[in-house]
Amino acid sequence: MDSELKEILKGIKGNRDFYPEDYAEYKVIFDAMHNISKQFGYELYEGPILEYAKLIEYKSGQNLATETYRLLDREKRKLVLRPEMTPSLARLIVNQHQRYPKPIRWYCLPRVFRDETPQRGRVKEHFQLNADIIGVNHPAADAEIIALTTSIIKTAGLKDEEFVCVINSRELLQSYLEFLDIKKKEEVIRIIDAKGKYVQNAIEADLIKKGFKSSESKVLAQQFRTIWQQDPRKEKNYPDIESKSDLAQYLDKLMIIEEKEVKAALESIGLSPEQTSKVYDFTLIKGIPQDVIVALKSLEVGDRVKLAIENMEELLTYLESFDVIKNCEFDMSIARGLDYYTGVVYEFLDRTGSVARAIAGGGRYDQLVESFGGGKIPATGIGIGETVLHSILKKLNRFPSYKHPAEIYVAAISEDVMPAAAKIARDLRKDFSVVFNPFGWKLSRQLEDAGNRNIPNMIIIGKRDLDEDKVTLRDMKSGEQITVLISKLKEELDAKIS
RNA sequence: GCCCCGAUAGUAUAGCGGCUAGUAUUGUGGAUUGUGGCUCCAUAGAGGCAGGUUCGAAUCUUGCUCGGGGCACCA
Repeated sequence: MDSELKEILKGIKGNRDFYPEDYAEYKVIFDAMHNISKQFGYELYEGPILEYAKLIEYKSGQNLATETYRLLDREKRKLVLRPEMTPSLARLIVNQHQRYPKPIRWYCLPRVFRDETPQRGRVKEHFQLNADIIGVNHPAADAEIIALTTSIIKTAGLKDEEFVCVINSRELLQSYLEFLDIKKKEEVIRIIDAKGKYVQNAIEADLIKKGFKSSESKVLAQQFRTIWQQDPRKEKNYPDIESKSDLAQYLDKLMIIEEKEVKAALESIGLSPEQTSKVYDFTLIKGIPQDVIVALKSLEVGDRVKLAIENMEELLTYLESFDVIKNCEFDMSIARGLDYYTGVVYEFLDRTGSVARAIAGGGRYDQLVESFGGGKIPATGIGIGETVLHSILKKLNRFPSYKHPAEIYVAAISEDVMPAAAKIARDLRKDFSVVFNPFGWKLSRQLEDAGNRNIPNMIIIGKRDLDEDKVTLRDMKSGEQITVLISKLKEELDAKIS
């Protein structure tokens, strides 16, 4: 084979092929997304895969811009393959929102592209459900998006205890930092966001000191951090580290290590010891929403912070009404999207230990539309990628085994009954999924064919039966056969296929 | 962008310096003209790409490509 062609046939890195068996798995997720969005009364829209590069550059950060697929059209205009849907949605809204009564509830299942290195739960091209409520800044809108997402994740196959929605408020975080008179808010948020990493780095450094190889230390420290974060303070299944060294000691010390490292980082950017300690204590507040609200209320804070706390409390009441409170936690250390979001932010995390990445993430972005010149239009929304969810469900073995779509295989025994067989197939297709074999194959071969494809029922059409206006209906699994009048065929099949 | 592991027919694999590349399964055609999934026969199909070492490379080596995992980054 031509060598160049051979390379080409491998396909483009990080871009996927979906063979029917593969697609069937993704379809479970897609169906959940479409069905639940519809259940919630969201309207389907779509946009172009190509956008002007400037549309993305306007709002998304530099990093996103560099990892976007870029191309030029004939006029040498800079275009991109859309890396996310929100800019396109904002464009649609800016252009024509006056046509639509508010709030707008729209959803979309676009294929989006990012030219970045693939790893678990991340490829260069994926489907990402976007659901947004535009035109109200009511906390119930955020709660509804969370309820919608919860429902999609559960319908796709995860159980309540296998995922969690962690919620924070950028408003609250920022106003608290302001209350503490901290200027470098962005840097503080960045440090808080990377808390786990400080622990990991400390463990890694210590392992190297104890004589572990650098690459080994990295892996062990990573495992340790992951388990610890998913299951803090509980003693379970820590990796082999214990047998390899006296690392079991870390179990008790992780909280202390984290505190020490994070505080050092905070002080290194100029916070006073008092500020540092208040910020750190604040980030420790997390858990079930009711408890967090109580903890927040006991803090000594200013009016703006109080207002933000009240907003969180209001959100809580809607989460209760929508019956998703059991799936939610408040966590003051979640930062997300440094400059994009304006209010509540949330992300859905895996609790089964399968994938460290977020299943979905979203938040309130009240200024995005305005920044495109569209007037003050508040909005909140979520993006749910299909890859992380698929990867978790796959690991948990939740996908049903592949089934051929056809329920019925219509076999003609000889060429002379072909027209009659074709008519029967045509009629049956009004109610069923039907494979018709018009190729003049011998019956034995058609039986084998239907068997190979696991099609459960076969209708055998031959001259003998046909002379009496009958056909043979065979159950492929049991091998049982009956002859039925053509006029009774649908009735008979309805009973078998429910 | 960086680091680790990997790559042999569609799939799963064997060989690890002597290849005419083996096996299983799948595909195609047939044995079997109204009853399959068994069996038998025939047939098709492979060392990711490019270079180096060597008398000789699937095997050793370098770069690239693709796949898996991680870092950084990010939704």
